[in-house]
Amino acid sequence: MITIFDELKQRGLIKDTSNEEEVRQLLSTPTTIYSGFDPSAISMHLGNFVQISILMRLQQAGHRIIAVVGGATGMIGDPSGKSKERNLLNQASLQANTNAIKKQLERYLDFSDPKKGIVVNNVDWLGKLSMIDYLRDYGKFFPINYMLAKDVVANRLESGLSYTEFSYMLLQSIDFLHLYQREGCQLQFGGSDQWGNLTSGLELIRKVGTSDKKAGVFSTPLITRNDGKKFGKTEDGALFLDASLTSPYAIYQYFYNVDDVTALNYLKVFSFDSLQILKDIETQHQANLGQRVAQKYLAAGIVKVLHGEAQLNEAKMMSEVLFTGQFKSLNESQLLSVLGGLKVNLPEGILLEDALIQTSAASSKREAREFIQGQSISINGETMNQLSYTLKKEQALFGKYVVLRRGKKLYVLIELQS
RNA sequence: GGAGGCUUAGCGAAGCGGCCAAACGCAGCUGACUGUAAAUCAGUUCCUUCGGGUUCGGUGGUUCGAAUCCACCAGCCUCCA
Repeated sequence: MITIFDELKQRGLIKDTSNEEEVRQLLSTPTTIYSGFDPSAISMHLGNFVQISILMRLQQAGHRIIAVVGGATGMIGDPSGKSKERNLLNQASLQANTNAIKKQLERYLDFSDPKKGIVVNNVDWLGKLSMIDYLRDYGKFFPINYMLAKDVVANRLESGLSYTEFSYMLLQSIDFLHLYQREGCQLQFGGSDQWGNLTSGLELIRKVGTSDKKAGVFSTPLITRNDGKKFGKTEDGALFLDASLTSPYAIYQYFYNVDDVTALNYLKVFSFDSLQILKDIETQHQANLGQRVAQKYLAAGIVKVLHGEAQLNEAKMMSEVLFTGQFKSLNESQLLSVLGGLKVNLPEGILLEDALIQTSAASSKREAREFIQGQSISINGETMNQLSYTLKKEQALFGKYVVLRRGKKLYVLIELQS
């Protein structure tokens, strides 16, 4: 039986460690470990999910986990990984984001028993801190030259960095110290862009030195794609965990489309199956090149964890139907369940050109015409290259639906309104 | 405080009075091939009522005509103090 630390390492989930032996030691018996999540958007995306999944693994391995939602730090803005000063979020959207993110964390992590794990909001302690206390109790431990030497700060000296963002590091450090003292939390981890913040927290704990209990941190590598594309990005932006922002089908397709090398790496990162099972998958994949064994397994695994079995089956069915072009054989409710998530209402008699723009399948008329003339558009499975074509109920499925396809992978279901 | 240079489409980078809606590379999109992959090949990438309209850091000017010349402003870079 390998330890959770080594398992994470073998899965390629650990980049840097404050002191590898020490962290391995700490994780060899049940302990408390935390990671933070910024409420900078209404939903977390697949990049955040890597962190969440590590918490899930740690929790399954018997550790107590703490998920910190950055209600306070979110008000400041983390300069890490950013080339420009961020705009501050207003209170209302910050509050909405914080709540939404808490909900999402609760979906994947077990907070039923505080012994297993808790979610906390750092505004609970940072919010109460007075300016003077902040400067006396914490600021004193941060030499300016130490802070300036951090990559995060150094990289921004040219382009500019406000005092506000400069202070971010201290706030995250205070978080760690707080959890260390109150919750006996000795470990923190975060993305590799967080390295500066992670180590400064460690530094603070060391200096304040209220107990001799060890503390450690580790960072996770940036997950990338083998073909150089950014992880978790589609043309429309990030892949979100919220099903209403990114459909389970879109997630399924995203992973299904990944190249071979990436798929095998991602399996280690995202799958909760043992490394032994993954090894078998790899063997099967290599033996049946072209079957996309790894991609299928990967996509199914992720959608199942993210959205559950029912959503997975639907995503699979949609993929099956869409890529064999059999949607004409579906009945109305099946059609809706397959494409309902992509439905748009348009008036009957609309010009195909305009329909493409209305559905965002094309960004301008010029482009719409280019697609039509380039045989890229199909209506209910038939290629349509007439510019003058209008969408009518007579040709629609069940008297009102038109399945519009652009290229190979972009589908829209249009419901005609008279 | 002084001297010089730079700023072109998503990015990189040509163009230096008309032939410029602007070469080329990357990236994106579409088609062919394929494994819903990669590689490769082809097309395409400001908007349009297809007449034209709006672009080359910003604002004014010179000119029949400006991305190209001039003035001012802003940002970035190098050197001197």
